[in-house]
Amino acid sequence: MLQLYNTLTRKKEVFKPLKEDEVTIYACGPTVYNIPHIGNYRTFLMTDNLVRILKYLGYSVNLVMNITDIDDKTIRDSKKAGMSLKEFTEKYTEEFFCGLDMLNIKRASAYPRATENVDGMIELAQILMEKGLAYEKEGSVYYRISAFPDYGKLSKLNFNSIKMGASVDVDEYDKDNPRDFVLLKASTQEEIERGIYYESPWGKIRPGWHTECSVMSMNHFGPSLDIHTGGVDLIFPHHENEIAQSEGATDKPFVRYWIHGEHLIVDSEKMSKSKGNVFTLPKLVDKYGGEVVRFMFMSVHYRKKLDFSDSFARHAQNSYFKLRETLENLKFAIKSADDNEYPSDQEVIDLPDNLEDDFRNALEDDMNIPKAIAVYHELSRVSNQYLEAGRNKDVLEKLLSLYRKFADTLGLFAQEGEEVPEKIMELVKIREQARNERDWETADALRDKIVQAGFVVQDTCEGPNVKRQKC
RNA sequence: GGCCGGGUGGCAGAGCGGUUAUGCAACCGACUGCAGAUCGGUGUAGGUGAGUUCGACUCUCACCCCGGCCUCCA
Repeated sequence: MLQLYNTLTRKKEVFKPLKEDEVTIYACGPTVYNIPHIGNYRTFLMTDNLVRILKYLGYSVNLVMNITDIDDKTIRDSKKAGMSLKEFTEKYTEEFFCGLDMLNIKRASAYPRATENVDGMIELAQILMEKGLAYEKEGSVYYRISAFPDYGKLSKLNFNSIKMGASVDVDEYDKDNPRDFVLLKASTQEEIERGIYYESPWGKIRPGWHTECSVMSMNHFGPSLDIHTGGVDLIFPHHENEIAQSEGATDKPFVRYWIHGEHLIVDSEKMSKSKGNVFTLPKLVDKYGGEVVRFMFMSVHYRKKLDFSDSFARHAQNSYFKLRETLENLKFAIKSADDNEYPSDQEVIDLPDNLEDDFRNALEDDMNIPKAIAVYHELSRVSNQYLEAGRNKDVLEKLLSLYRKFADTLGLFAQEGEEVPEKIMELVKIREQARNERDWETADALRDKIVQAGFVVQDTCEGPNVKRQKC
């Protein structure tokens, strides 16, 4: 039974999808105005893990993630770059997808763009206007939060305590209430000159940020969906506003489970340009490898802050290598497996089932991946223990099959099965000969050569185990 | 001020009212031509003060400390 922590109730709840067998998820995606930093990717990875876990538990999943390709920053920075908005955002959309691949994140079923959904946003504004939940002022359309009694239910912020009239008047000429947010923003002269505008009943506009998510999720899933994900900083105001827009328009519950990922910080500090500690993914992936970064991110529960540092990364890397090494060892051993019986067969044969129970229980407990990884390490140890003495084919296959299942569920060890080149195998063969002749000098020289070619050779009683070098 | 988190061994990070988390690092041992991989073992914990209990890291209360959100932000 999967339990998820729902921000709406601030409790772990048993997860039950609307439709028996298909889970609908909407994930807040990137604003494509620069290369996403590693914190962004931590959140995207959280959603990927959620999808993988749901699939592991037997659900089919329909994930939609938006691409925000029009907002203040994209407009501002495209100009700075001397590019059209479209050119500019396409470039960074590509960057975004590259990053997903580096982390082995599965593609969503759709990535709707804000600019492709402006009609829907205008329609939504009209509906809200008709219902008295929105108003026009100076060519912009605003949401009237005072007309939506549930406003604040997600963020638990209390807006009644704001004294109307006292602290409110800063931009009164602009909005009725400073907390009111913009649905459609009147185009500026500059935007019009650059062709970045849309015609609406209220004149030339461009969409406000919050509006796109309501429209796109309802386009794909109708008024209600199962899960909506994003980073904690989106709880307010973004997701609060989505609720106001969607539920205000449809009078139906919008999202059933709100899942929010905690932030990644660096050396105990928030990432910020002024501190110069903003890391981008390609940089990290170069240094540690994509799967290591993925593994590192997964080694902290999604609702806890992840304090990134070099030593943290190195520890994660070692831990990752250990798991990968065991997989290699299993694969190697299975080549020489037999049908003989070994003393520990009976003892080992049932362990995988128990470990899988532990693994599933961990994941079902609000996606406790750190715990699941601990179970994975147990499987690793059990496997290695068996390899010390046993070679029974059935036992080894059972261990290996569970090992791969864990790997797939966690999105690890995806690029398996790289064949060792013929040339390297030649060297290994010659080295074996030298070793048989106890010619250690030649053997060691050959080993150095193999290492220089990027491979490692480990001598075992079943013969040499050749593998690609770590990282 | 309001709302929410959190404080576990050298580091990272889990579960649990009483029995080893797990990994990394360290140390010892085994295996090995050497190496690698691996196995076995060892040590180091639970912010502070009370309370509940036969027994609390785990429950209750108070306090201290740290962080986040309340403005754009994954």
